Amino acid sequence: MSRPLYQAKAELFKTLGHPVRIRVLELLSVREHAVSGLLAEIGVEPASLSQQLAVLRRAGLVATRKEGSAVHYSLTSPQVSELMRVARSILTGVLSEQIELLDDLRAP
Amino acid sequence: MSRPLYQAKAELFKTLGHPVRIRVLELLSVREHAVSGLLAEIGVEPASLSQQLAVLRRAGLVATRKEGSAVHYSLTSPQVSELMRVARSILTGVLSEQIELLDDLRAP
DNA sequence: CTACCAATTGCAGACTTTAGCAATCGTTGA
DNA sequence: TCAACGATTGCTAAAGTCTGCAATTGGTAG
Repeated sequence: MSRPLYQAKAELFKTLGHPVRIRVLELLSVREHAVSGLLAEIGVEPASLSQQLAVLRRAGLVATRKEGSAVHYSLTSPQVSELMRVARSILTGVLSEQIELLDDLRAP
Repeated sequence: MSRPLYQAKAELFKTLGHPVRIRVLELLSVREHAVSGLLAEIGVEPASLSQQLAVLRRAGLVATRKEGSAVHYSLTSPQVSELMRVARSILTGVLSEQIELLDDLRAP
């Protein structure tokens, strides 16, 4: 292995650390989507979306399929959905703890 | 909820997107560690480690326990280990696909 | 061929993150 | 009280990331 695993992991997570990229991956978790579809759901500039899709492509997380002038994106690994699921469950835990803390401060 | 979930997720992943923070979380996945112990394992400047620990604290992923002049860190959620596990498994998938691609290029 | 649409690329400026150094805080032991 | 140690914070220069705009590619239709 050329690079230590923890560095590859950090890069993987860095790839996931952007709201548009998260939304894309969540949409692709459901099913394949064309760029035009992603664009309609997410509502950012086409150029911005392309940039973020390029990041996901470089990381090897998504694959493309051309159909006429449309490009369809899909996940390369179903485990990405699993990652999203675990992340959500961590968040609900962490956020509820933070809410408890706030409540404790509020209640004398 | 004040902020959409996908943004909170992106921030969670951003928090994980740093090699030192990954190493810390992997060490804490095994058991609680004192800062001095983390320092010995990871081998960065104390100030740098403190910075990264502060990031993890702010994100609510780790908790501290003081014992004399030493500070012990632990995970707030065991699911973080799960996240690391899934990430590793995605990486082995993605990396092996990239290696196959290289092989295909090499083989005529 | 020409015009058009979908998608991508290149680039400049604003913004964010990081590393390293010096300074600080809190605890322990002389 | 003072020095020493573990841990943290503040600060700044350097590196990296993001946004929006303009330009470009490739495919489709008139």
